[in-house]
Amino acid sequence: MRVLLIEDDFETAALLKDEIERYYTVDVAHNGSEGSYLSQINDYDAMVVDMSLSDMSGEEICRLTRAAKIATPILAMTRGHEVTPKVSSLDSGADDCLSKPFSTLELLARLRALMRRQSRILYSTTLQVEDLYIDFSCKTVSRAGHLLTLRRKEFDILEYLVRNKNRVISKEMILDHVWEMGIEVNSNTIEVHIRSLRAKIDKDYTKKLIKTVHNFGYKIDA
Amino acid sequence: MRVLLIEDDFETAALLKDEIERYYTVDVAHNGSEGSYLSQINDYDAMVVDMSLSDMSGEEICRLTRAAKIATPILAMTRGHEVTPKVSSLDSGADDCLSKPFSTLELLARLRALMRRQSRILYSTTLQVEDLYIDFSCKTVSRAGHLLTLRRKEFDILEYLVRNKNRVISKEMILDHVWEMGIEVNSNTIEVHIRSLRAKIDKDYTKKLIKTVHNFGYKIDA
DNA sequence: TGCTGATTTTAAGCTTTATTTCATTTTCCT
DNA sequence: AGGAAAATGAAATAAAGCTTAAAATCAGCA
Repeated sequence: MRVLLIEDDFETAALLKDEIERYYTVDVAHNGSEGSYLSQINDYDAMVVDMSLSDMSGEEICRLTRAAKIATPILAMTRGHEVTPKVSSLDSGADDCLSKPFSTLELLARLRALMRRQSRILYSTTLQVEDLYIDFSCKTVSRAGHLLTLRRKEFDILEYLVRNKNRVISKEMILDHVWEMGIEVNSNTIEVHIRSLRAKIDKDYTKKLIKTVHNFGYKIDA
Repeated sequence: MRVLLIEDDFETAALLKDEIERYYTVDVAHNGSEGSYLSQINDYDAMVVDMSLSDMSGEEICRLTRAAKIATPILAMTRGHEVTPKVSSLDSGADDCLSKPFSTLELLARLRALMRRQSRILYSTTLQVEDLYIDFSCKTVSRAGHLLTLRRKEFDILEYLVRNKNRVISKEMILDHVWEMGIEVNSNTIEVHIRSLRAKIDKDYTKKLIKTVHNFGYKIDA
């Protein structure tokens, strides 16, 4: 799960990041335009947005995000306990709203709730390509009827490739999506994960699902 | 099982909370707007709502909840024995109605009934996996015919896992369902509870019910 | 209110499993 | 053929989970 945090106060941002990071992968933007940009180029599972930023209002970020047809749940942070900012943030497209000061516990609880609500609608419990099935509720994968046990990274990479079947996915993209932003692993790491994935889902079958596109990345054909 | 109690009289709220807490996890809201808000943010198995709140009528809460397409069963508490408040609460979306004063036994009985009615399969009074039987009404568990004594947290975790058998349940999810909102415990706490649960239900049997799915959570297979 | 036993949580060390890196070989493309 | 990219196998590192004991908290009762 990846969360985008938009907060221009550096100290608060660092604090919140630490907290959220204990459960999810976090990217931080220290101003509205950077945040808005990140929200459009990356695929987040939730956003936590300070409503009182200096360069752009939080409401504007919400509106821009929704205008771009991005349904990522947004948790708005407002100041004080008045009703007006709450209403205006919800009106501009936020899904939930939290007034400062708040406990990080509450923040995390609401984030969890938001993502839970979202996932129920967005994700079906299974995905399929050819004779390969991914079951998210069981966290299992089967090929030709045989159940396979994947490790976490293998599972995440496979899910990403399958969701983007017929498209070439570069190693950078895999890194961006599956690993936390800013984490440094050499590109061979992904090659190694792909190898172990292949050993499980492709080794015993003539029809290979994961194709290497030299110089570009990997691809799964439907 | 998580129940939301909305009651603005602090003393009554504390009393009812204690009672309900003996069987379920309880969140309390001391006014209508907070309650309505929580009902939309969290995923409760039932709500107990005082119809005569100061800031917002109970009927309004029911209507708001239903308008948000939330089907959580609502038990309305009305004052006195007149028919009008009963009718109006049921009309606004409550599923059952209880007039004050009432015995806590009756409250609990009705709560059980409501949750059971919600889905016959999901909320029946007993559940079974392999040779393990759980009886919710008397909070007992038996394996291979032997009665076991589980502690509260063990029971709640087991219940949650069994209700979701065949699905992998993350520690996060367990935390969300078994602990009340705003409580922070580290993930090791769950590992410890799982361990004591296993000592009771799995230790003496070859067929282990609770499986660890590394990096994803725990699972009980049917 | 303070005591007692039971339950729940935390902490620390240990075990198992997953992930990353490294050194090397193979494959691909011009 | 030669250089870059990808694949491979093994080893090193890191993370997740388990276990045990001890500390903290809670509930019931004098």
